[in-house]
Amino acid sequence: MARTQGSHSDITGPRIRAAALQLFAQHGYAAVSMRQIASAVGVQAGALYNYTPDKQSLLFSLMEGHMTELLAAWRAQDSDNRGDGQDAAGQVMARLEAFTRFHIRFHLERPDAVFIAYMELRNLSEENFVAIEALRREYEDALQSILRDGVRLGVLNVPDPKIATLAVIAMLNGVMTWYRSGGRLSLEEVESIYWDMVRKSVQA
Amino acid sequence: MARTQGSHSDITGPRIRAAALQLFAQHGYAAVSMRQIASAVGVQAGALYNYTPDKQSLLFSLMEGHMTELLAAWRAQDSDNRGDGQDAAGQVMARLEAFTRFHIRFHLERPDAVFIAYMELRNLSEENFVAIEALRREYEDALQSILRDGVRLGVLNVPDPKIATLAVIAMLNGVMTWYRSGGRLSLEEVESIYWDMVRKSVQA
DNA sequence: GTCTATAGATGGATAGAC
DNA sequence: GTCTATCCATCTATAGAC
Repeated sequence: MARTQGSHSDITGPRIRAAALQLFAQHGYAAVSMRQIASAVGVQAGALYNYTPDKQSLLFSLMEGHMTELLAAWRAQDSDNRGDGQDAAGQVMARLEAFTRFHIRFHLERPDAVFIAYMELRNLSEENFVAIEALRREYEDALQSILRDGVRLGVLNVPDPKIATLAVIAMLNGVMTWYRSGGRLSLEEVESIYWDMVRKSVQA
Repeated sequence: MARTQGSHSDITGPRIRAAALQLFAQHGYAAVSMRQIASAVGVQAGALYNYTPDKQSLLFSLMEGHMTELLAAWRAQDSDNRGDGQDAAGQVMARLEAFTRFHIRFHLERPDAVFIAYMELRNLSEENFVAIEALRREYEDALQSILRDGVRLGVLNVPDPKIATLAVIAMLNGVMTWYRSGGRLSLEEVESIYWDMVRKSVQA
């Protein structure tokens, strides 16, 4: 199906984003050329500039979109999980388990975006870096507030809530390095294994 | 001190490696040019090729050197820590604590090498990638064997030793993302905080 | 062992036709 | 909105003088 000159599509924009996401994740931002992205989409390099002012903006847009989506998804789920009749201590543990399972599931569903979001920070311009870091901080704060609540209620015991937050997220992120769907363990099993370790690592 | 033509130094090789290490860590392998490395050393780009056949070999050499050094350092320390008169269960916990503290200390002392060793895997040629992965596997096996011993002796309880190994290493690697010497916490305090979480996360 | 110079390829981004 | 064509910068790697 040869592509004729002047043909176009309303979804070229999303297709460019999808191709860039995959290529940046696989080879790294600096190693991917605009020509490669265009080739994956089936257009010429010049056409990309109808959708992004430059390569840097494309990277930033992908990372910002991912982080915004992550935050929105967690907030939607967390508000659903509140006020379900448990006592305060039970609710903290429920929220912590929900966070653990949410984080694993959300990240495993978007391996390319996750990979980029923490591998390509150094390729962001300074102002773009600041914006992404602020979003990341917001997400970390979500977990940190759960841990603080747990400590206050005496159901959790962590030496330092900030470090515990980063340690838990780092542990959960580790799942990205080895999990492949269709492997030995189901997603449910993986979630449970990590929840077991997270729970024990912060419990009183 | 202008550099005159024909001048040279026996330590140009190590200086090239040091400059490449720093630049690769800061900007990424693909984003760093041979000219940048040469400039940091104070030579012209052509001179680099007296020390490395090409850019790829330079990257591989840095990563291989780091992984080899890591393995050798752990093995030296682990053999020192054996047979010190404790019972088997106590010795497993001592080895696990030693691994935790060793990993944090070794990695925090070499942030650039660590960063490269797991960020630039995708920029290795296929055969170089296989070689580095084998070294990484060897290191993971060192921790995994400790966990297996602990499970066998009933002093540890992990749902899956392989996953627990990767989860613990991922958690410990997280320290790289935030620790800065001279900050709020001393290295000793950081080690203790992480050891507390590691111990609890795998204990029976 | 380092230099200068350059070959040869590839990069980001733009101009103008259709 | 996409194309072709191109500008100009930059890259890796090599050749040959000193």
